[in-house]
This record gives sequence, C-alpha cells and structure tokens, in this order.
Amino acid sequence: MSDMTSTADAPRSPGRPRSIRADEAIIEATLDLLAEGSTIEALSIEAIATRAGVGKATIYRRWAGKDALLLDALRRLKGVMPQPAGDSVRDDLLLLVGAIGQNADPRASKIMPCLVPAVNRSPDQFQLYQNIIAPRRQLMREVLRRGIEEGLLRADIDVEVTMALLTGPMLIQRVLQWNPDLDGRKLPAQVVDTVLDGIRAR
Amino acid sequence: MSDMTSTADAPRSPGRPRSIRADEAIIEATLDLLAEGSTIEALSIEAIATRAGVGKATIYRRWAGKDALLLDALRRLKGVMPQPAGDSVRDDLLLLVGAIGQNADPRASKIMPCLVPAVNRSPDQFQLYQNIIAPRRQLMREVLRRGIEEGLLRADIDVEVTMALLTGPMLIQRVLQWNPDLDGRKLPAQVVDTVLDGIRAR
DNA sequence: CATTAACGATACGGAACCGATCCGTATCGT
DNA sequence: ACGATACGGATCGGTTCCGTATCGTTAATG
Repeated sequence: MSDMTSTADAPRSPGRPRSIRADEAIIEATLDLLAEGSTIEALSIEAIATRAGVGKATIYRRWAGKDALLLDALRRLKGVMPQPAGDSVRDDLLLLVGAIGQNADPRASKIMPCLVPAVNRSPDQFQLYQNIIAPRRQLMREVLRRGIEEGLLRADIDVEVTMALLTGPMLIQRVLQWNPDLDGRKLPAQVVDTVLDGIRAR
Repeated sequence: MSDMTSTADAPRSPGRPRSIRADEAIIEATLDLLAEGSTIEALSIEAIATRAGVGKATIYRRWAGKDALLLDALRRLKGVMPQPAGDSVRDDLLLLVGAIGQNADPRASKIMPCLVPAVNRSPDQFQLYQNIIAPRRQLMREVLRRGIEEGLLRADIDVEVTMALLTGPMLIQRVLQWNPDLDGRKLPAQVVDTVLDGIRAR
C-alpha cells in the first residue's frame, strides 16, 4: 500500500505508464460513494470501479484490497489544519472549536460517521483515527497551556478534560446531529464562552 | 412489525402458540451479534437464526425483514433511566452525566457506535434514536431549570447548550474512545465541576 | 516500427446472503 | 384423536461481491 506510482527520480519505464487520472478517479469515487452514505463494508470494489470509469484490474494493480485503498483514500481526506493567531486565547479556541467536524472537503463530515464503527472494531483503524486527530488535539492543548501561563485560565484545570469539554459538544452535534434545536453556527462561541465562565451563579 | 405475540387477553389460538423462548433467543442473538462488532448491514438473518438456534422461517414468521427486527431489538436495549434524587443539583447532574453511554445492558455501549452511520442515513432510524434519548434529555433539562430557579445556576445560560456541554464529552469518550488518556471513572465529576465553575481565572 | 506494459471491458469460479418454500415433528385447543 | 399451527432444518433460484484471467487497444520507450 501507498508505494504507488514512482519512487521518483529513476529513468525507468519500459511499457505504458500508469495513468494519474485513474489514481485520482479511483480515490475520488471511493470518497464520493462513502459520502453518499455507503458504509465501509457495503462499499464494493466493483462499485468503485464503475463509478471511477475504471476496470477492476486497474484497482487491484494498485492496491491489495479494499482496506489498503480505504487507508489511502482517507489519508487524502484530511484537509487543512487551522492555524491559531496567538493573540487571544478565546479567539484561538473559537477557531479550533469551530473547525471541529468542518473539514476543507465537505464530504468529510458525511464520511466520519461511517468510520465510527470501524474505529471501534479494528485497532489499526483506531490508530489511524488517532493519528489524524492527534495534531489538532496538540494545537488545542498548546492554546490552553498558553492561557494558563498567561494567567487567563486557572492553573488547576485538567487540560485533557477541558479539551474533551470543548470538542465533545461540537462532535456530537456535527456528526450525530445530537440535538436538532441547536444552531451549528452559534454553537462554537456558546461552547467556548460557557466553558470559560461556567454556569454557576455568583 | 411489533404486533408480535398476543394482543393479550383474547381467548383465541387454534394452533400451536409461538414460543416465547424463540422470541427471546432471536432478539438476544441480534444484540449479541451487534455487540460483537457486526455492522447493521453486515448483519444477516441467517447469522441471527444460526446464533439463536432457530430456523430462518421462524424469524420471517415474526418480522417482515431485517429492519423490522432491528427496530424491535433496539427498543429492547433501552435500559433503565436514572432517577435524580432532587436534593442537590450537582449530585443529580453527576448521576445523569455518569449514566451517559452506560446502560443497564453492557452490550449497549458496543452497539451504539454501529448505529451512528444508520442514524445519519435513515430518517426513521434518526427518529428512533431521538425518541430513545429524548426522555433522558428531558430529565437533564429539568434538573438544570431547577438549578436556575433555585438560584444556583445563572439565569442567562442556554439550557440546550449546557446539556450538549455535559453530554458531548461523555459520549465521545465512551463511544469513540476519543482520548485514551482520560479516566472514564473520574470523567463525570470532572465534566460537571468544570462546567459548573468554568476554566477562567478569577 | 517493435517492444512492453497499463488501459477499459468483460467473464469466470467461488462465496455469501437473500426471500421463499417445503419437509417431518411438536404442541396447542377442541 | 383431530385439525391447526409453529417448530428446526434443508433446499432452491437469484443477486451481489470477490479476486483472477483474458480480451483487444493504447501509449510511451528505444
């Protein structure tokens, strides 16, 4: 998996080279089908080939099977990580929280729910998931630590728990549509401000 | 679907009555298979029949198809709702938050992730999901409103957002294992107390 | 132009699951 | 004992998918 085309440089190539368009088409077809609601195991190589306008053999020539293909396709989905400005802790948190479940690729939000069961079943896919979200989590961790150093945030908070508090509501709402009454646009600010100030009267 | 055995009372019944054991076995087999990691559409009537020690015909005699069977099986899973004591708002929240993703049936937490994709795809199953969690949400809503009336909680908080704040972290942790470093046992208290007091220094 | 390999298309055997139907048996009310 | 019905088990034809094989075609190299 993911040796893919080339090892670059080399002057080699006897026969017809592999078409980059086919690579693209296969990956795109995979993501499209997932985004349209297919589950991972309902997803078939045949369907992908048809959708991509490609022979099945062309897929098997590149990947060992569905799993290897999926791995590559999902990697391609990742999207851009937001970059906190560093001026205001609240603004930075707002940026990171607002980005949760909103990737550059609009298909991502439709695909993520399909992965939940897989993540729980296969340690490999769990690790893949963790690898994808780890950098984002690290970003939020740094913002919170900075807030503590600056004295804006209490020094005794548990940073990991706080991250769960900021992330959880966004995820269940965007991935699970947990509460239809909530407004997805206003939610990031509401979450950040409520976590900052708490709900206890004083 | 769900006409099932009986309409109670009636003196009717010419032939051999349906075995309650078969009903039980079929439902149990369905839940077991789901809990073992089968996805909804990977789940087959044959597998269920085999696991239940039952002929396929026995299943088709009771339900129109897989969907109808699943609906009944999931209803059976619901489990017991916690009952807030009403003395302390914090204790009540702790009880409700601690119960999230922890049903009476230990299989529930393994099955829930499998439902996430289905919930997003089918309006019917989305409605089913909403119907299951609605009573629990109502319970938490009432505790929060009581807290406001008692003056313990600020009057200007958004109750729906607060519920998402309390529920989200528990769900992503228990369903998704979002952060392996978090301690599931301590989490409810940490979530409740952090939401109550906020993280801002003062 | 000859060579070489990837191309799209299609077919294959094998497997899994579906809904439907039929056994012969077991268990009810009458 | 009798009809009626449910039981577990088995089988059928149809569908879908997998992974491989084989077409004639196409595109680069030499």
